[in-house]
Amino acid sequence: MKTDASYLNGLNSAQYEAVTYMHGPMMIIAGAGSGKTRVLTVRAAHLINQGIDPFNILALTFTNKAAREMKERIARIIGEEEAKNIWMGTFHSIFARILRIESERINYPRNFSIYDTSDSRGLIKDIIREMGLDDKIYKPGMVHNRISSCKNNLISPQDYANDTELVNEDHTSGKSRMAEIYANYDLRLFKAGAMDFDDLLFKTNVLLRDFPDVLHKYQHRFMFIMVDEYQDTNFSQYMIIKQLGAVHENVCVVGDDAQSIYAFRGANIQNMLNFRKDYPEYELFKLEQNYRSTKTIVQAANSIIEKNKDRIKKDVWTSNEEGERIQVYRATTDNDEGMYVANQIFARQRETGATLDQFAILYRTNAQSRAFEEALRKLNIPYRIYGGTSFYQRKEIKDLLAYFRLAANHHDEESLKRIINYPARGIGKTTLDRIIVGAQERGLSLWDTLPLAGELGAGSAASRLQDFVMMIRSFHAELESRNAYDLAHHIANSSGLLKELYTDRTPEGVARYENVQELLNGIKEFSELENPLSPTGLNSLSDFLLDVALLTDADNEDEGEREKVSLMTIHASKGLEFPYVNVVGLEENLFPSQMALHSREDLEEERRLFYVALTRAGKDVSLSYALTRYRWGQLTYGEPSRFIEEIDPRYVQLPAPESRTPSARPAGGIDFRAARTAFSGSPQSTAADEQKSTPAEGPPAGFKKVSTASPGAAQLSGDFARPEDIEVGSEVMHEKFGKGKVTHLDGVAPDIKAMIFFPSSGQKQLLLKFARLRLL
DNA sequence: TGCCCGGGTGTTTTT
DNA sequence: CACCCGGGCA
Repeated sequence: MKTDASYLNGLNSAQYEAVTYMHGPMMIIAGAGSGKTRVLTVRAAHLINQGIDPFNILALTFTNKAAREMKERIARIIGEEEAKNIWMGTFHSIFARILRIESERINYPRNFSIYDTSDSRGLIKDIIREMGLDDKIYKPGMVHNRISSCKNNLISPQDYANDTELVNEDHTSGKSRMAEIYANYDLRLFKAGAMDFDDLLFKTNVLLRDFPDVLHKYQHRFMFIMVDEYQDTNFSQYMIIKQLGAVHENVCVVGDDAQSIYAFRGANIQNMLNFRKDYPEYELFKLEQNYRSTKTIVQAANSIIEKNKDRIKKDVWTSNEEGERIQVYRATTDNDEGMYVANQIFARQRETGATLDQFAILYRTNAQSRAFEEALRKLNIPYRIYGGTSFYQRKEIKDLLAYFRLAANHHDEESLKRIINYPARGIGKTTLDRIIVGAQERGLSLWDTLPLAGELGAGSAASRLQDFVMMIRSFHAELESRNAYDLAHHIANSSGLLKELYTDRTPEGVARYENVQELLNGIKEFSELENPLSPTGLNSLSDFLLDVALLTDADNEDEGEREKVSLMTIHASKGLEFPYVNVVGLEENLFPSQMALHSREDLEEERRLFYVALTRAGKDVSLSYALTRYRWGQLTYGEPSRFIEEIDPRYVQLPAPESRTPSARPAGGIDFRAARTAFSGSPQSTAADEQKSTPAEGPPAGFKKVSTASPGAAQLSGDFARPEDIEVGSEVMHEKFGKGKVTHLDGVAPDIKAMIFFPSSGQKQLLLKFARLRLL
């Protein structure tokens, strides 16, 4: 033993057993909040302390962020020098790295491109068009999903075409050319030297399957394998682990079947059951003591998950305090729900002195965030939204990355199409179309077709095309040798992209410019990290590309983002914890989603999702639902989610009955039909009832229920400023954008337009007669 | 070639 | 409602 083993102190006995069991296959079933991360990190540290070389440890996590945090924690135990050598990351990032090393085996360029979802969809769309098919029948998104699930189940295009069941399915659904699309898509990816997300796993399987020496090499390198969130692995990932672990069988998987929430993208709880079959001698460990939540939360969550048939039995318990009952709030509208939650957070923060980063609002779909954003903004409560459009999905970022990608891999078709005429350089649609057709006819990549412009009838663009080619080649020449930041900056400049953005002086344009600067700063940081595999010893720009393709929003934890309320989907909250959690939108057809009502399996996944939501919380969970909500622009009526009733009543505080016709209310349940008629028939009585049902704590002072009136009705219209009262310099308040200042006025009455700067959302141009502003 | 407008369409969840 | 796409026009 190299150092003292004090890190083992403070583990409970189940944790201790799991940490110190070193050899042989093992599965850790870890209940929510049971110290799973701690077990994993201490176990890794323990292995190293017992003399295992960190290079021989492979640890696969669900997100890059989880990997980073785990590495930091291991470093704290055994020191950074050792910790940094562990192979730790997501399946995608680890195997992208290995595929890069082994690329020539599968005839891919070393700097293969990684297509993100929108690249994949774009390519599929092109293929559908080229095949003369109707993209209303073959919707690119759906086609992509189907292909994706094939790849995750290791079904190649050939397998697909030979699979009568799949082919028949397509036939009955009127999509008989699906197999062909898949084959074309795969071929085009290959020609472009590109892999999509699923390929990173698929091709790894191919590599390990077809090249025994490669398999052998990695089997011996990864003597110890750990897999986190095992319940969310798909078949393709399962097969990778199975192959890599076959020699040493030191495979440690950690998961919780109750938290499996990614079946929709191919995750398979069956992997946990298969584990027993593959390794009959495996050792099972169960972590059942929850350290995170109150008894109420733990027991409420247990009472929910018991309703599922597919589950591995376990008994999660806690010695924490009892805690408060779970409050359920019935909101009249989605906006009312937003205000209620924002006010509750405001009040609670005052009462408890908790900081804002201890609060989270969790919802089923991203589209629900709006009402909460508005309400929080009204109360000046800072918040942060996870998910949504990621930084890396922004146009200006994708544009610059496309230059990098094309420099690294000239055959990257999606990148080439994106930037060949951006900034505008006189290579128009006609020219590009001719090139695309020419490439198709000759079976060449777009890049290889560019010099043939003359024979394709695009001769007039020939010299501009040549300039473009020369430029990209010059970038390529410096890819590995030049400092990543310098080169990135050089590309941003000489491509004309920075200049293009700089000339746009609108606030949006300025923001885009700043985003690009931010990306460049990120590259600077990255370029200062050591990388032994790179010729310069530091990370190159192509290393950056490999990394950036697999980054998500969640990985961008800015340090300045503390002290904000977190808003995210329940999926995004996996693995996180917050003392105070609001789970919102608990309505039938929303949560559970209407897509999930058709089968028991789907419904059970929704229930697990609810289980995940509840168990994120430490001190308190509050639930809410709205009687009416705008969905795709239309007012819809909702009923309370069945999940509310499924919680053992001992742990919940339901809202007071709302209806004045108690006879209509079935015992024990929450009746909704009465509420609906009351709401739509008689707004007055609803308002009265609504006050009655306000929870005991009551809203904090200053809380005005502005949104209880029937939606769409003009509210407080007398309060709005008249256009003639607004002048340059006026401070105004806008319903949506918050506080702002008028910077210009334009036009003549009654069509006066005002430029207003809103600190929260930037510069906006508004027509005063419509803008419903308040003067401050 | 680029902008503006109208229509159509879409909501699960994401590495 | 909000976004995206395509068509038409300057």
